[in-house]
Amino acid sequence: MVRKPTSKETARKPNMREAILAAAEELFATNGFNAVSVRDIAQAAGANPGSVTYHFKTKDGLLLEIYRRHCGPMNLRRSELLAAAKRVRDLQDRLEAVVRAYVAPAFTSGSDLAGGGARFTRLRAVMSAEGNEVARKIIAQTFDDTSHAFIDAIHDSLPHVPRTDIVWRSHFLLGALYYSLVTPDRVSRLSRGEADGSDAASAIEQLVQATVAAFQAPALDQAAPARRRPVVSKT
Amino acid sequence: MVRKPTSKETARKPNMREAILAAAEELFATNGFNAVSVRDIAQAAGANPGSVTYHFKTKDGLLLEIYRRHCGPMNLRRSELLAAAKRVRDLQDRLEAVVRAYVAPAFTSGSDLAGGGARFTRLRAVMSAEGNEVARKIIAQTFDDTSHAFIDAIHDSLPHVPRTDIVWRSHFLLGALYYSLVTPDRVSRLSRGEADGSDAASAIEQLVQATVAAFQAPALDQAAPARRRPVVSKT
DNA sequence: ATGTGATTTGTACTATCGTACAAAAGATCA
DNA sequence: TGATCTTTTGTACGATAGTACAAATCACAT
Repeated sequence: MVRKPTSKETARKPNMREAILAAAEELFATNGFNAVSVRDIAQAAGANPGSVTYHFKTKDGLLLEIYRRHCGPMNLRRSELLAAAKRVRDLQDRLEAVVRAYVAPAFTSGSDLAGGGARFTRLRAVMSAEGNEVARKIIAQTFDDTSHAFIDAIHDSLPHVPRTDIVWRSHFLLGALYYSLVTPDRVSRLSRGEADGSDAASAIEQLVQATVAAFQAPALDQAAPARRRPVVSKT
Repeated sequence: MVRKPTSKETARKPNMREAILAAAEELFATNGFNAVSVRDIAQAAGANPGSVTYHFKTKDGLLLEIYRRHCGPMNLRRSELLAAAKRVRDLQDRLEAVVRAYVAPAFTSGSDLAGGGARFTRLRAVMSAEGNEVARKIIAQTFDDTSHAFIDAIHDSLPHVPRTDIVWRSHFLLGALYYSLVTPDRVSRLSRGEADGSDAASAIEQLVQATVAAFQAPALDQAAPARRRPVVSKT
């Protein structure tokens, strides 16, 4: 009800609304929610502070709209990739495909915006760390279904690992994923320039490889009392 | 130069300063830096807002003092545990010991305060997510040495894995560690109550187990072109 | 051209922020 | 006890926060 594209062209506006959303997304993802003022956002978007109020009513409303904009497409993309991954026959390959289906959309585009996936994922990481109420509500009711679907798919590939362990390890995966987007420069620094933490392709491959191995680790119950067998040959 | 314990007893004050530090630590770690006001901290500590200014001059100064309080002891503890871990002969066991030496102090006490390790680690996670300037400076110059020491130790146990991969995987470890402390309830929720995300012992064991396996994953270079061998038996 | 609804601007209000500072209270020792 | 130093309190100030709202401007169908 906001736009009436009844003109000859359907979309050709400067679209201040979109500019504000993009600016807010970037600023929130970089500095956190409370560190960014509405005036900061307006200035970055080349808009007037009052314009933010007009389009989104409140600052929380702006954050809410950012989530609404991304959650659908990203979950859809993940579902598609997950469905494809589940059709892989080989168990080992299927596990990797499932993990990749979870990881890839978080780094690459998750919506119509170019490269918005990484930015939005970083935003989620920051909001999660800040304990933001608005974000927590949406996350729980939007991503838990997807998370369960992935956990089930992984469990199918690893029937001998208890579901509890799968949950822990998928939690670690998300944490690693978040952190890779939050402080990619740390990877560059610690590797003394040999690795580029900002390179999405590297991050995805490294994360998939490491996580698949983590999921394949022996179950915790049998590992503690019994002596676990070596998982990698020594040469 | 602040205290003069020349009395008969050396320490028996209500010590408002400590109360402020503890309250600030808790509030910052839960809500982020900018979401917490000096007045919030003072109220939680049962102190007067002016008292915070007196002891720490500025809000940044308060954060700085929290870091100063914890960094030393936690790094010391890690160094001790790392030194002990390096003496383990068996390569597999040594790797696990090294990882445990890195993980354990982050969850348990890292200083004189009871359970302060987890709280401080969570604080670091949140500050990292918010891109806090004060925190970033201290972190880089305080923890990078320790991180390098652990990376080297892990590399010694896994000579066939390139150092770059070790860096990535240790980065994932830290991310998983942070996230486990930031949103432990997510583990409880996704496991439908079967696991307790707040249980430090479980978190440590799960994290060590998963991370050791991740470190032991084949190197990325040789994994992509060549067909990797199965790491886990199918039954 | 003109009227109408959507959008943008400018400004103002109230609340709260970090911080400063003087006065009060408490502790310590000759 | 009285002098001196440390700590706590109370209050105030300027800056900035989120938001509201009327006026100005724009887009466009008639």
